[in-house]
Amino acid sequence: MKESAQDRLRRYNIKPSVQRMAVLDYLMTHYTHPTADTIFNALYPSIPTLSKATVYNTLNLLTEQGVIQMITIDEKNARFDARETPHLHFRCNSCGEIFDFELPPLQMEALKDYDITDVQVYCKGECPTCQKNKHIINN
Amino acid sequence: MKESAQDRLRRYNIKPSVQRMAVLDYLMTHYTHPTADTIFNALYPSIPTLSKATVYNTLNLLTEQGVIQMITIDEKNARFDARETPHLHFRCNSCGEIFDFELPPLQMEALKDYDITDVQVYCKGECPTCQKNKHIINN
DNA sequence: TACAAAATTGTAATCATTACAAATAAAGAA
DNA sequence: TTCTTTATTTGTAATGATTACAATTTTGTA
Repeated sequence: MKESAQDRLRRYNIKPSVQRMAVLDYLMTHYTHPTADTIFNALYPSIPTLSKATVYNTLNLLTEQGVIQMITIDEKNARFDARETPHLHFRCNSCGEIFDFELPPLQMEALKDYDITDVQVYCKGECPTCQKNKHIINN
Repeated sequence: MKESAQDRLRRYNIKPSVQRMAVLDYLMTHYTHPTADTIFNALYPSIPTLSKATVYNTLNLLTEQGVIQMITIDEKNARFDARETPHLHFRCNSCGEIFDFELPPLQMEALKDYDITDVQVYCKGECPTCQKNKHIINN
């Protein structure tokens, strides 16, 4: 049985308001690394009073508390990820899609005196599909 | 004998204009992960006709051509790094400083079909100095 | 010297994100 | 319940890094 957004918020001692549950639930059911704007547009129809400021507030709160991750692999805007298992991100420079991969264990003795709360691994390049389609003229 | 900014530009087949040499030279003599703004302010006194647009143009060109790396560990603004050896970045959430560390080799068989042109590893947390200073009241 | 291409410049525009004050909702006490 | 306090949400204006773009300058070459 999968944990609900509400339970996850409770686990982090965050009051589960309607808005917070909606944002987190969206991330827990869409592992597509959405932007704040994408989340807002997805939730707006069902919560017509929702404000974009609330989406930003919530995403920042969840990121600060470690409930979700903010991903800065895209220079244009932040993306968000509710996955709890360590993983790395690959972004295709052609199609822009972001792929998840298992994260190989990192040995970092050099950082033993550093209190590490977050590790992000970003790979960039071209995905197999775009490599194959290279000969096709893209507009 | 260390390679000059001019030679490095030539190595990448980029025309070594005064502005480009100045930007790259700054990065090759200041491994401090500066922002575009920091670079502009540092160069402006000696090149009074320099435009901030040129700094951005140059940084984008150098990043696209793989001469330097753009680092997005700081959510606010991009930082730039001319180091050529693989390394990881640690950002202290208290003092904001960015530290370089040797990058342990990453085994990524899962990505063998992906054409990887860039790998970035970002660690965030608290540096030893800030850990020690925790008891001091910060304003 | 003259022409074409490339690079630089200044400034306006963009646009994601934040600031902030007002409005609303929730929680607690009496 | 009703009053009071606190937390959350909302709408909108402001911020600020980055980009767009047209004009200007520089460079390369004939």
